[in-house]
Amino acid sequence: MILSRGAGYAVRAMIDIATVANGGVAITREVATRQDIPQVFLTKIVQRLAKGGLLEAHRGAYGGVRLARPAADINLRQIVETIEGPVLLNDCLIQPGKCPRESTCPIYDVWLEAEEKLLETLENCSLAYLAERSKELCSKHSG
Amino acid sequence: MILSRGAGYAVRAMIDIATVANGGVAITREVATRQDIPQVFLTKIVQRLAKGGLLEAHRGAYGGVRLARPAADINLRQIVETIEGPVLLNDCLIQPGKCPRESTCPIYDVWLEAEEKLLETLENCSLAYLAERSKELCSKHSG
DNA sequence: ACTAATAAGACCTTATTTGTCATATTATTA
DNA sequence: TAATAATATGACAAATAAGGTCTTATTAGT
Ligand code: SF4
Ligand code: SF4
Repeated sequence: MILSRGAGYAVRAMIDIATVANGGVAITREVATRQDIPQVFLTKIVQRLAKGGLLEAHRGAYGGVRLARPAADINLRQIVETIEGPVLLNDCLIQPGKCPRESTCPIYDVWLEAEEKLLETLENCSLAYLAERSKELCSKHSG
Repeated sequence: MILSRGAGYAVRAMIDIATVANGGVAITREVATRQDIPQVFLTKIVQRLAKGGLLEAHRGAYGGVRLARPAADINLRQIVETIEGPVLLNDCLIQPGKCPRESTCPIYDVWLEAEEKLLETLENCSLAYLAERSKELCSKHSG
């Protein structure tokens, strides 16, 4: 499997925060309960998301986390890469010149293209869309 | 990184076999030397490729491995999946219904689309193309 | 029989992921 | 200032997977 569990948790948490506490503050522990994510693990993920500039965290009473920017300005690629680091199909895509075979390697370009297609799809998916769609699906499912 | 080293070795080995021993038989140990792949590890990879129906292996003196079908009928996705198993962006893509949240999950479709784009690119890349391109690049580089 | 090759599987080492625990820090409120 | 409610941080542990080695069996040609 390509994505780590942490990345999946991160996306679900971001959607939860965007959906439930629209513009407001969410409490990590409650997100964990709602989304059925191991609590302490989620705090780690939230920390990374905060460090990565996707969330703002405030400590102390009445603290919590909120989106650092509008949901429309956050996309799936950003969330995934904040948790996983750069998504690379193969080593050589980190930096040209790393692999000694590169100049005669017929695969390099194919990896590159495949990776670009993948990332493009994730990039075109905004958190705003996901949150909206989540609401739709939930109301359809319960109604 | 998404691809395991084994998958990269597998692709390079397949190109080597397709290029050097066109239609004929290649010896695993020599492939390993040429491609700078740990020998014993490559035998494992070759075994998996043979089990997966991409290579034919013949034991005994004057044995070796050869492509089980024409290089044009082998594509990059097949090679990668023979080594890695199915390439899945997320757990839930293995079998619909596995994740209890699926019916209200807004992400499922996005994972699916991203995965399809990735696999499509690999599918469109045949071993014949890779072998051809490899020859081109090598002669260009040495000439 | 001898030799050259793959097949198979046990095994080991290391790295990563997933997760827990304990403790520190910060901000609010009374 | 003390109590409380929240995140921050870092050490740690367990589970899993990746990368690689070693040994032995099997097969086929000479
Ligand atoms: S051999 Fe080609 S695909 Fe493999 S690491 Fe080097 S450049 Fe990349
Ligand atoms: S929550 Fe959605 S994306 Fe995550 S495993 Fe379930 S269906 Fe898949």
